Amino acid sequence: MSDNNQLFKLKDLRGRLSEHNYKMTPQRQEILKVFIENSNGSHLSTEEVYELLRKKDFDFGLATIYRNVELLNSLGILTRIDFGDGRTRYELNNANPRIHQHHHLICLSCKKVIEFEEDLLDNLEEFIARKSDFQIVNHEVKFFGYCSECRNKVTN
Amino acid sequence: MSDNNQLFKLKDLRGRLSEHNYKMTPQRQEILKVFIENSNGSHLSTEEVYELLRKKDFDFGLATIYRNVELLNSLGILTRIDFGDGRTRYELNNANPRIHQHHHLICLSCKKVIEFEEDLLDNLEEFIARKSDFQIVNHEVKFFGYCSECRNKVTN
DNA sequence: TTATTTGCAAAGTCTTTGCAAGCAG
DNA sequence: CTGCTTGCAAAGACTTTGCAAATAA
Repeated sequence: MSDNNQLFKLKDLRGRLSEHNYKMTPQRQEILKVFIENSNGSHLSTEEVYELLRKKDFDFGLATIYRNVELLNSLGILTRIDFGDGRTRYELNNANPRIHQHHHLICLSCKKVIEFEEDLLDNLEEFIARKSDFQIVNHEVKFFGYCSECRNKVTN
Repeated sequence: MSDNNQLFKLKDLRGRLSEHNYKMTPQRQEILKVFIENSNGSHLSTEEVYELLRKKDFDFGLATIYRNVELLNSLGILTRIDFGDGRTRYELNNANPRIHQHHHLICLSCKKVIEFEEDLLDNLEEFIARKSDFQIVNHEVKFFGYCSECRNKVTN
């Protein structure tokens, strides 16, 4: 019932950065803050992060955003996702591996992305790992179809 | 044990095109041919299709390839896939829905893409459909990890 | 014949990069 | 201080589009 399930915390940023010899900067702090403030199932593109920051009067260069979301992704703080709409998106990583995974339902009609908050893929992962001799560390699952709203709209 | 499982056939192309008031052209025929000839688990980008055609002395414009793979995708003959490497890829669709689905295992070390030829997601799909009131028509599943070769190479 | 399709080049979108100036540690 | 980081503008990679010429039906 908590607002979020152990998301990466702002106060841990400096530490995580210095572990890898990166420096703490206002840019990095504010970028992460945007993801924390929007951690309710949003998938932000670089441009969107840029705009959200501008609304808060932080006028960082776009290139800085590009560099830093990729950095945060490489540190495991954010996760890259791609919905095939031509831009890379990121979401705040859930720090707890037990509840880490969720799936995305993408409506082919209205393009809405719905989160499905359970994983249920452990068995399949295990099966694949065994059968293909492949060590799985992560997965990305998208379901395409039609949301209830769109199904009720048209009798197509 | 057959070479491929009911892939879309070249001879059906003209019919499928005319159903939607598209015309049969040598370009469309040869593009589909490339996918049929490479239907053993390859995921061709537009550029790769272009190059494969050039090797066969078909010098079509790149824009024509772009337009037609997207057309074949819209007709359900090809399927778009995105491995996050910055280019859109396509694979020949399996015409038999029973054996339609497979998954992709992507090695984070050597970037190799391995096909996993079983689906096993019916139960999960059904569960999601019921729980989220979402009508699923397709899915795309990627597993990220390390292939056996790469695991044996480095003790990282 | 006539609407589609092609090929080319130009334009578009998203992303990366080089480099001087700025800043964190 | 010193090396990492930023911001800008330029360059890059992939994809789309406008338009005249070619072509399938």
